[in-house]
Amino acid sequence: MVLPRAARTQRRTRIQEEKEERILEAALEVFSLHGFRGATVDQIAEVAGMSKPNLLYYFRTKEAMHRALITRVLDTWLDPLREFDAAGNPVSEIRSYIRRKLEMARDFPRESRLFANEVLQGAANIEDELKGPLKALVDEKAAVIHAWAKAGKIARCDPYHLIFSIWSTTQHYADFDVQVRAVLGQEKAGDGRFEDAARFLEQLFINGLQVRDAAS
Amino acid sequence: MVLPRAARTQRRTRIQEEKEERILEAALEVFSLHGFRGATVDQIAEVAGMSKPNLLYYFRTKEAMHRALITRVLDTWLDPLREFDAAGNPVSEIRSYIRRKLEMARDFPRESRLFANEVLQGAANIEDELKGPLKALVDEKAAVIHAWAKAGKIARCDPYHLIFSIWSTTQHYADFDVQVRAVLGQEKAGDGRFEDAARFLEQLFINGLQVRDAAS
DNA sequence: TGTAATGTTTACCAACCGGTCAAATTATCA
DNA sequence: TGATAATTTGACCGGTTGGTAAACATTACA
Repeated sequence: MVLPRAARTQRRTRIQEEKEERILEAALEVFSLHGFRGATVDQIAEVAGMSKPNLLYYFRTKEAMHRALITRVLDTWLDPLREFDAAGNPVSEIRSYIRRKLEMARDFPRESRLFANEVLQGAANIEDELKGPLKALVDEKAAVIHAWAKAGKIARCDPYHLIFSIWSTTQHYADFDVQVRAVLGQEKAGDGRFEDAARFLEQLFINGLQVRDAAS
Repeated sequence: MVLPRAARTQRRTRIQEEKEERILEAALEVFSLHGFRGATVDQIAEVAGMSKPNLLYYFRTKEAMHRALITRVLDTWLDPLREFDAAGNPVSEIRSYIRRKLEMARDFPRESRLFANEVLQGAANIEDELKGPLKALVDEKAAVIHAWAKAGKIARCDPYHLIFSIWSTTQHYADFDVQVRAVLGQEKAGDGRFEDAARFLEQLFINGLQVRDAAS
């Protein structure tokens, strides 16, 4: 009998795990490049190296596939922010947060583009995630930054916009990779731009957040 | 006789100008929200308030429409960078560049998203624009920044990554608007986030680019 | 006003879209 | 090994897609 995926309660087969893995990998490739509406199931099936009906045996709809992909990737994507440590040294915490985010942009650009596409196109499928878990996490870390500023360990600044600016500057190297390469003229080059970016961003943020003079 | 658009040599009719205007406006709305592949001609026609064949009378293909839109918008979009003045005061030039870019993110978010979508999805249609005019303009302004740094007017830094970071931080408020609002919890609010962002970014960049000590 | 060029609409098409179905194949395990 | 369940496939479906053909309406202008 053909059981609908949702109805399966037994533990997953080896084949199931392998195929679902291959499908999600292919889906990441295609969704991250074309967005949800622009991606086609045929295309994902081709990248995954299987027939469309076979793919739809594992994920019954395109949307189910997209949902599974988002949920799986979101956790990993937020890890760097979770590691942000209230007990640590402010400057080195911010520095290593920037470095981690930049490494993710370098090593997982498709994941970054997946979210970028999603948010850019209205984020209808992840709005709850944004307003729930994401907001909660940012609120928590913003409070930490605020406390640091109040204690005079870093310059007074809006912690939310600080986080936004770290997100945007680092993810820029994944999401706008084509533009960055075009401007730098490094089409065939390696990852030099990431090291340059790391140097620049650390300088900018560390320097920019240093306490200037004890005003008020 | 029905002349193909490309073959028309006479000056444009009043109707032509009006309709093409309406179409490009509608195309901006739809392309910026769904990307090229995700947008449909029917949708654009509906937003423009005309029938699909009527729309296709003015732009014979979806791609032609997209091209026309990109070319038209790109110029405006680069204006802030063009205004960047080598003769001016470095700090105030950078400050007002940030402000202008932020104003554009606030006032023309669709234009920003159009490019974001385009670049994100590989930029196949604007690769030449990026490697040509854009690169040339950035090279020029990077040289100016480099000269400022060499003269000790601002901190030594990689001018390309400085420009990237200004682009990314400011455009973030247009491209990732949904996320920004979700995190700030300002769904119904006005433009307060832009003023906060302006304050924060000016502080970050001005402070971050200030000459610290005369090393080397 | 007449008429030729321009503009608009209805009906339509082939290709592609997400998804289904039943038959065929393969894996599992008593 | 055999039977049962899991997997894979090719053929297919209704709806949507970008785009066309041709009849019809409107405008510009001599």
